[in-house]
Amino acid sequence: MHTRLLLRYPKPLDPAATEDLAVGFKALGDPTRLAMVRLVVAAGEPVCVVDVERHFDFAQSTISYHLQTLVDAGVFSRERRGKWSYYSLVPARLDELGSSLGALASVTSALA
Amino acid sequence: MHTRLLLRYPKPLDPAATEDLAVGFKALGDPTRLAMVRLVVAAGEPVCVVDVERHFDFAQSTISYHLQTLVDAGVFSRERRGKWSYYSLVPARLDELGSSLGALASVTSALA
DNA sequence: TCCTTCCATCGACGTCTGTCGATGTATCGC
DNA sequence: GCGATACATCGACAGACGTCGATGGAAGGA
Repeated sequence: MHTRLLLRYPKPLDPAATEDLAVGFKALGDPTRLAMVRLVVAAGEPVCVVDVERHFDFAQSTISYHLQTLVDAGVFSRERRGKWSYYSLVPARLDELGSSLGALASVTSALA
Repeated sequence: MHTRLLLRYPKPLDPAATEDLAVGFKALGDPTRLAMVRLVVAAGEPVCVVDVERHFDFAQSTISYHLQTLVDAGVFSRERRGKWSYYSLVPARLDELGSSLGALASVTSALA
């Protein structure tokens, strides 16, 4: 029969909160977008679409699509200045995602 | 004309390494799989498919599919014991993924 | 005013993903 | 050996995703 103590499974974590984290990870789950994040970090300042285009061999519409996806996921913010759209990292969002993983890892590590 | 100092974009991080991180994030980028990770963490011990099935309203084949995906991403490990397959978290993998985000966030935060 | 540049969005397309039921393969209990 | 249980895998299918070229709108320069 084999009953197990899975009753310890806690608050299944607010489905909305789970969904929010998943959206963030999904945005980072594409190599191109992950590289874009690294690009913006390395730039150390807001970056516009043309700058990004310079580093990737994709059509401009594809670049915009990925940037939009990152904004929707809360990883980037967009600020329009004149003709340009400047994209910046939202470090708090990366911290949130990263620390949520660290927390899960540490629980298991502590038990081992 | 507007030339920008994007030359500071470093080693574009080994495409293979980027791909590896992306695979990890993609695996976590699904609400169901993220909940499965939380389930295994909360269980505090290896968990078999039947246990997981108990918590999700999906066909057994779908459960297996998600677990397999997490194993492929290095987030879970599988150990066969008799009739059962036991899935465990690989905390080092979550640490790797989480700290890679923390590192990116801290770079930007330091600049701000 | 007109032309150019920057960018978002649209429509189309092939591919990947998540889901299912069905089937196959061990393993266990009897 | 036989039936039942635990699990992986297969085939199919709808929907989501990533990519493109084309279109459109807003801002700047001549």
